[in-house]
Amino acid sequence: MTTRRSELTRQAARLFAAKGYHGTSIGDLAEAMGVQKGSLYAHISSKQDLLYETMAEGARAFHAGLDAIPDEAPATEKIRLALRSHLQVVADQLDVATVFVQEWRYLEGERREEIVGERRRYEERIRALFREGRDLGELRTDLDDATAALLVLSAVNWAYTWLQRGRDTVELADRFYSLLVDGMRGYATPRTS
Amino acid sequence: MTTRRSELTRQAARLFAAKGYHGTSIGDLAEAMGVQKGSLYAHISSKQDLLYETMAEGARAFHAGLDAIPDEAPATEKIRLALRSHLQVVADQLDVATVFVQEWRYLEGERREEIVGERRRYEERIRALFREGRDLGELRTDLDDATAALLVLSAVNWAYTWLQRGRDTVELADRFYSLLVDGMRGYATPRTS
DNA sequence: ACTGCACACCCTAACGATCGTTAGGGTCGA
DNA sequence: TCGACCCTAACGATCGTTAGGGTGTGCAGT
Repeated sequence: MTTRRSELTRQAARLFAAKGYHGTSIGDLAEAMGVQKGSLYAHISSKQDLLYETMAEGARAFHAGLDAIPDEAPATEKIRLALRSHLQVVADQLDVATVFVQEWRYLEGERREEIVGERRRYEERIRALFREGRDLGELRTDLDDATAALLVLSAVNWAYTWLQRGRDTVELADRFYSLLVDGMRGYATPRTS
Repeated sequence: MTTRRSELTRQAARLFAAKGYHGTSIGDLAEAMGVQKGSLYAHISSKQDLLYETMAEGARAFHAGLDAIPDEAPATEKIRLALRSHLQVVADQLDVATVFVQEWRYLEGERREEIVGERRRYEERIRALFREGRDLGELRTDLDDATAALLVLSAVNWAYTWLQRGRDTVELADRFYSLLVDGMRGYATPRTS
């Protein structure tokens, strides 16, 4: 059942992504719902609610992607899957991902701290993959895991600006993986599919 | 001579970076200038002016960085210098770079098209470096220059979120370069300083 | 040296519009 | 009869912008 409430959060994500949190008025949201603006307050208690829920959904989706990566896989394989997962989340929920990445600073109060914490936790999980890859000898021993994670996270955090639904996201993720792990100079080790 | 006008654009960049364009009011700007809000209109004719000027300054700075790269250098060296240059601009003009990267969509009218065009031109210049590197045999022959440029531009476009003045930006740029060109798996070819 | 005047700069006060939010009441199906 | 849903009407606040008037400083002409 698609409730009216969830439809509202969907529209909120869409408009916040397109015009920004401060650039989207309650009136805009009401118009998108085909309703008078006062009527929205039967569903929410403030505009901030909608921002928070979009952010929380983003955090959930990104973490869930990492959760699906098998523990026993080699670190480099985990990194490849993490890249796929992240880009897939962005492609599948472009609005949510866009808001998650660039509107978090408009969250207020402790909800903001909560989301910032989720972000940091996610980054730490990525960084751990590189640490693991280096310590297990899959990646070069002089690898700085902080710099490596920074590079990868930067790359994918920007993805919302150019990713489009329908493109082959998985293949793009693997291309990124190949460039990052094997480099642009040397030849890639051939991979299966 | 530091005019009152240029002080205003500086403050605008600072506030737009910190709170966003729509999150910054004319009143905020006036307060930062120690002045009544109506007084600002002796210097500008609209709030959009300030946004546009910040964006134009950003475009100018990024392009100027690339202009300083010698034509006769090897393509890989140009890429390294481009990375340095970009991160240096971000570090030196953090506010301007931040606004340039994330507030451009609030520009209206043809000024928006102008800035978007400058952005695209910049991206094309980066992409040309990878094309050159591949065609001249410095980079792997199967390199997709579009993907490579996307990866690098994504990485540096995110830089404003974590770069801090005072950090050794040049060294960080070179580390990124090493990871990207030599990869995370293989060993880097030793380089001079 | 004195005057006059342009100019940069700032003020107060208000404008119409729009903002997020609230109050109170109405309609409909389960 | 309850709950989900929507309405109209208004609230106080804040928004970007304008109008009109007031300083002071420095430079021109005499």
